[in-house]
Formats: sequence, structure tokens, C-alpha cells
Amino acid sequence: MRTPSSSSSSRIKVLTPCCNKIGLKKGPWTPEEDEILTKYVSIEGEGRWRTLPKKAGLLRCGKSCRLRWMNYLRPSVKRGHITLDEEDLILRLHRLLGNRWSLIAGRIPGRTDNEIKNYWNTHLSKKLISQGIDPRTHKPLILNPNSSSDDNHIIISNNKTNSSSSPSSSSKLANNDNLNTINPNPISYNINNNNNRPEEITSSGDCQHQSCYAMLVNYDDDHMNIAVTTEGDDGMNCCTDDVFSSFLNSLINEDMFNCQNQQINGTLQDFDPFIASSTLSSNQNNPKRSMDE
DNA sequence: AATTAGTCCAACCGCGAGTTT
DNA sequence: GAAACTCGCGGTTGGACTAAT
Repeated sequence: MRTPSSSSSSRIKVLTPCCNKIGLKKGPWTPEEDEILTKYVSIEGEGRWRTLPKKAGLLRCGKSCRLRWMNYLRPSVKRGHITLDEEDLILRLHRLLGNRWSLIAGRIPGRTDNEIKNYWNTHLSKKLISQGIDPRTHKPLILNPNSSSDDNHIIISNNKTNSSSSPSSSSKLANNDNLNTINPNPISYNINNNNNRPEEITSSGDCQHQSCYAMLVNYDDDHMNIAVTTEGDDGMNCCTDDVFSSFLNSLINEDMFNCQNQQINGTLQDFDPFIASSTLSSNQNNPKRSMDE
């Protein structure tokens, strides 16, 4: 937690036990602590992290408990090396999403954002550099030295305009746990693209809900915007997670991606040739692989 | 064998945003 | 409506381990 002096906002934060590190243990977790935390969460469930340490009898802050559970103790966490398929998926997702680690992790079962982030920083970024590719932009290092770090990355916001939403808010909106409940507005996917001029097309997607969505892609000077509007049975956005999954799948999956390419007259292919080629090659052994695996 | 350099990854930190009071 | 609380994210750090000298 932030202390009042370190906060950039006008909100005044009061030190809470979670912030006050006095008496709280830091550093690596012991097997005994792991056992206590695992036992407690298995009984009480996830959440209420702030009060968990006291109730469970742990001398840790809530954030530390949550991190330990999420990244290590959770039963669904897959241990072991990242497979080639997973690596390929990470590369393509990062190409689309940038450093949205939680979002990427959400598409790779059993892997945590921290694990993927570490794997990226220690393996994949170096691998791309060795291949002459900028790991931030996925473009050749020589050809585009002045490109920003967000070039060609999808920015997801709950604003119809091209707002430059923060990574955290973007991730939260794209998280399936939150989409149905907190997003009253259409999601817009903004993809920076310095090479395309204004253009507008409409498309549709498949969703089991009625009054589902329309997808609008338009280019302004610097961005490609894909706005997904949903309206469910109750008039609220009922299936933005479905939409988001479909959209992401469409960008990853070869067939759907090619379909999108045709719909937008090849402009997306210009935007992202890497995806098209890498997907083509990577799916040769698993052509129907879905990101929802 | 000792020291240094490099790598890896679990954990910490600051911060923003949503929720509750 | 404002303040306080809580959660979760991405960036960074530091210690353990390994390789090189």
C-alpha cells in the first residue's frame, strides 16, 4: 500500500496493518507457512486477503499471502518448463497485447502472470533480440528505431474514445471475472498503426446471446480502433468476455484471422504480418488450437 | 579452490482503480 | 460525494544458483 507521502493522488491514505511492515515477515516462504495458507484458503476460499494473515495466524501482509497463493500454491498452477506451444502462444499474445501479463496468463491455463513475465524477460525478449526483433514492438530492430513501446499493441479500455488507459485498468476490463459486471461501456481495442490511413468497416461476431455486438474498425492518424458493443437480454453488456475471447481467438487463430484480413481489405495483414506467419507455422501441428484451451 | 559474472525467479513495491463505508 | 479500504497489475529487486575465469 502506498503511504500518504508517496501518493501522487490527492487521496490521503492511512497506514494500515498491511502497509505497516513492523512485525511482518518478508522473504521466502517456509513450507510451514505454505501449509497454513493452503489450509486456510481451502477452507475459507480466496479473497479477504487483508484479514487473512491475522485469521490464519501468519506474520505476512495480505498482499504477500495473495501473491504466494496465486503464483505458487494454487492447485491450478502448472509447474515445470514452458512448452514450445506455450512459448509460441506467449509470443503471439505479447505481439498483440504488449506487457499485459495477467491478460496473457489468462489465456494460458496453469501459468501465472509472474511466471510469464519472468519467462519473457529472461528468455523470449533475448530470443527476439537475437533474431533482430525488438521485443517491445515485435518489429525489426533496425527498421523502426523510433517506434514507441506500445506500437501495434492492443489497448483495451471502457471508453469509446481513444483513451490511453492505464495497463491495470485495461487488464481488469479484459479479465473475464470483471467484464460482465463493471463495464457499462463498449470496449474499444486500440491498435497503434502508423502506416494506415482512416478507414472504417463493420463486422459481426458469433455469440449465443441475443442483440450481441457489432465490431467497428477504423483508423485515425495513429490508431486502429476496434469497438465491440454488446447488449444482452437485460440491456446490459452480457457477453463482453465472449466477445473478447472471440476477438482474441480471431487474431490468434489462423482461419479466423485470415477471415478478418479479408474483411478489412488486408489492412490488418499489414498491421500484423508476424501473427499471420507465425500462426500459420505454429498451427501446422495443431490447426484448430484455440486460446480457450 | 576461490572469486567473479551472469542467469533465473520468487517476492516485494508503487500505483491505479473498483468497492465499501 | 468523499474517504477509506481492498484488490490486482506491471516493474523491479535481491538472493540462490550456475558457469566462467
